[in-house]
Amino acid sequence: MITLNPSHVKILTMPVPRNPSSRPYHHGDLRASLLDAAEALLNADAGRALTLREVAKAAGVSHAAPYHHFASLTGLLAAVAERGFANLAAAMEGASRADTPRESLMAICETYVDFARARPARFRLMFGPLLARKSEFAGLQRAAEEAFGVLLTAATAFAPANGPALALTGWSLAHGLANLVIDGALDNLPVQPPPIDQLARMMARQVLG
Amino acid sequence: MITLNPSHVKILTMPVPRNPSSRPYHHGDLRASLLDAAEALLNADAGRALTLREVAKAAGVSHAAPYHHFASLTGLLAAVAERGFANLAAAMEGASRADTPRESLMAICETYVDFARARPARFRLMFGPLLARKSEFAGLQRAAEEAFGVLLTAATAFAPANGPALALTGWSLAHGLANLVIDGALDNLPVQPPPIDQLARMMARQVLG
DNA sequence: TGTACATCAGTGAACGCGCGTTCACTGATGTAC
DNA sequence: TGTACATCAGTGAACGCGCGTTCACTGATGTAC
Repeated sequence: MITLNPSHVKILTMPVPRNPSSRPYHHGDLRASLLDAAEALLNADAGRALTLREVAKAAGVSHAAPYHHFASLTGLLAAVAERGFANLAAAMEGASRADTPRESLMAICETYVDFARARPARFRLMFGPLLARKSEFAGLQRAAEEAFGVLLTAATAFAPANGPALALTGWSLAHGLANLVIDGALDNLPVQPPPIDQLARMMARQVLG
Repeated sequence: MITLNPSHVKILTMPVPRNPSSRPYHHGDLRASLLDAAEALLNADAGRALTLREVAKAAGVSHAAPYHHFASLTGLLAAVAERGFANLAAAMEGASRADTPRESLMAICETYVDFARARPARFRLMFGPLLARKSEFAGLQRAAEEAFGVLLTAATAFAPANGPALALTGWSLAHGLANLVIDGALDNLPVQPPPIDQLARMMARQVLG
């Protein structure tokens, strides 16, 4: 037997939240929901530039609501980029746990390119105009450094005297390939390139000897 | 002694053109002027996205005028990108005339990165969303292929059995470094990188042995 | 050479649109007593 | 436990803005005769 007191009735007559997975009013964690929504939008349409209004709409709130959690659209985008770098660092960290330093470096390069290919729009955002302003966004700066740190550690393990130079070369190689692939630069080329998912390792091999 | 007939007077009393270097009415070569104006804008502010209206304004014409020369903003941007690839191909071609194939490849990489650093906004436009649609823009497609062709030729001269793979590696390397540099990814790094204008050669050396 | 006329390449007003941001507001939540 | 009240986190209307594109137009240019 269930008895209803007035507060229960009140709950039952509350307006249905727009997004069923979120609480109706004081949202709980709208900040995280907004970041999720932004990533989902990036994921759904690689060509689109994110707008505050569509992110809010996708999160099921009015377009003014985000301003309680982010100072501006730029702040929101910086938070998305920060999360992206944290994800990238984690993926690279996982790849770096290989048997040999050489294999670690190759796996990191492969992971980097896979990361970009899996979510091109997020990757572009991470390396977009915000990155040049990373000093304004401490978390973004920290996350980006952490990702580079994984590569630097692996490069130093392979070539103790030459870690930084090798890390920069590996980063350039992976970053260039990632961008060329997601931007379609390698499509319709006069030469037939090897399968894209083998390119990163092939190139890393060329550098590591 | 100069005599003025009525048509001279008419010329003299014409409204002053907004852009002194262009003819006042039937413009002569508004198409080229628009491309020049677009490049000047890209050059002046690397962060800005080009708009049809500001390009037209910079060229000294009304914002409807470009539609007599380009089907849309996209068409104009594609023409700018095409010119960019033509310039890049010419610069790489010049660099490739070195004494040895090895030196040619290193000079091409260096030139590529310098090209991006000199005009980052134009470089970003060239590899922006338009590139994935290059099949819609024959000129753009052709110019991009020509640039790659220069690199491919040099790579084949160095490694006859392995030209395409080496060209792709070199392209990735130069492209990645170029992007990292112009996007500010290498600023405030935990390691002190070598001077940027030496990086391209250093890295090419690492690949070529 | 002059004239009539079609075509070309501009103009400026107008269209509808979506944007980031601000604002006064309101209802839910948390806290002190 | 109940009550008063400050604070928090939403809402929806409104702001001004610049955008790409269209349109009817107009004056210059080029051509046929």
